[in-house]
Amino acid sequence: MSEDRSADRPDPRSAHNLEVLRGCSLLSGLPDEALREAAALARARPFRANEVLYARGEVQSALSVVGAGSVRISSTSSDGREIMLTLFEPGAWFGDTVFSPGMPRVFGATAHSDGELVEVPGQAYRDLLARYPQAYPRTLDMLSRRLWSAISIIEDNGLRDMPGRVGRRLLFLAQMHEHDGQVGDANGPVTFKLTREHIANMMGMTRQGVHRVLKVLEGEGLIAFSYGRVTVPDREALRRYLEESTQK
Amino acid sequence: MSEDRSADRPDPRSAHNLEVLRGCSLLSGLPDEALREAAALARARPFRANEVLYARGEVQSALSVVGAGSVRISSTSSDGREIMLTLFEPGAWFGDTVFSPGMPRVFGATAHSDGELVEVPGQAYRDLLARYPQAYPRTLDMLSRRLWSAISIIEDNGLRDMPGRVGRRLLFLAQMHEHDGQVGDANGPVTFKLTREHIANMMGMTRQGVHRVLKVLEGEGLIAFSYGRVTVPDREALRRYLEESTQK
DNA sequence: GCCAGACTGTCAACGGTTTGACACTTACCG
DNA sequence: CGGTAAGTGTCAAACCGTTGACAGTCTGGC
Repeated sequence: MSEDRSADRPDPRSAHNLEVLRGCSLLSGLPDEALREAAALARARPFRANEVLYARGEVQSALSVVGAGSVRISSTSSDGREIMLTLFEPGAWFGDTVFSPGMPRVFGATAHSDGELVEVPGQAYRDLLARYPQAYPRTLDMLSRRLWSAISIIEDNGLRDMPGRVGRRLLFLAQMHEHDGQVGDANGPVTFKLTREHIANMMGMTRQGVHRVLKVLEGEGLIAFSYGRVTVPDREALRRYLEESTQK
Repeated sequence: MSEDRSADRPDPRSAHNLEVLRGCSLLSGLPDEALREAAALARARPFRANEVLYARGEVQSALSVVGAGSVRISSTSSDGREIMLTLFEPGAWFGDTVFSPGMPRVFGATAHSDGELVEVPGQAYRDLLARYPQAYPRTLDMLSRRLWSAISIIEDNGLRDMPGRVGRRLLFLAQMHEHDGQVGDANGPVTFKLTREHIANMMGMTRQGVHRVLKVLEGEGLIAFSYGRVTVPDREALRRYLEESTQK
């Protein structure tokens, strides 16, 4: 491995980082020159499936952008029960504690498949923002949307019955999937590699309970599922279904 | 009503607004001159108990700061079930959609008592931030902490049993109460005017269920309650209780 | 002070979810 | 290409919180 770093010739790894950072909605408010700086400061971090990337409670804060593969955001209780918040795919970012240095991470991150993270050190990222303040509004917007999502989940968990909750969460994942630039495809089918247990952990229910619910939704033609996989064939149909009917 | 506005003599109402805005943690990153501008642009809005301040789904966005009284943040489902997210007291702010103009509010706001809001129009607030960019980091921090809180609630709802959930939420309210400047009192008792039903709506349970849980917590000496009132006598004790024990 | 309305305690019956257990299927790795 | 670990379908029993109903209690406003 040859080390070739000159001030005016970009590091090839940095070029790759740049590629990834460019695909991240959080950073899209920064001008390209700023992204290039970020890429130079960033560090690529490959990972293998099931590797623990960050533990719940860690204080160190970096901004992580998923470059490849997928990452599970989850938290484990003292008695081993696990709750999963969401699944991030390429283009997504996490590590919101960059904005509140010193706060511990509420949820941990685990590799859901093989892949790679591109990480910008927290301080470097904050400095960069300070030097390109025009990026702030976009940053606030992204953060506020994430808050919006979290609150929606709270609402769903409190107001909807099990099929409603599962449906909503799947729809939500499908929308994120689209938004983070996986597809331009307007309303094509989306498949997730999630086991019944993963879904159970997302909803705070059991494997068996999820099974029953999935069968209901499948009966309505709203989803399909097979070994370790769930697919939403038509997001629009699912959305409509979830809007009608009182759903408890 | 005499109109007396000159450029160099502050409007008395504006002086009152300023007072309120100064007490708001979200705005504490802005220099005082900026706060004075904000106060001039702000509008005081008195309210009576149970008045609907904002409905779920509204798009118009302003930054609201509670000047007096308390405000319930909640959402109602089509079949009348209600879910309450939190209770805001003087010094607290809401209307996070200021940061994402065009997004509908997920939750509505209802007056929990008589009181008053001080509202800064969304555009004016955003313009102000742009002119005083040094306030951005603090703003991001506040927003990110709120996200942190929302995620904590999701975690609690998924991982903890009923007493655990209720306890955590009460502790959380008590901490906010302290933080928003009600008391400097390190660990004094805090009382909330919440009916069993309000609590039930926060937790997604029933009035009767809440009753049972409160009795358990009371038995442990962690809370006390009477007609329409719950009090946490010792936050530290409650926190310790919630940390030990596997809690489901 | 008094009264109407809001809030509360309590109980039995009901119902949906979990628990626990077991046999079966699928995917992955050597 | 076969073996093993992970994932899955299914069932009955147990559990826990809800439903529904009613009488009792508190409070604020007149």
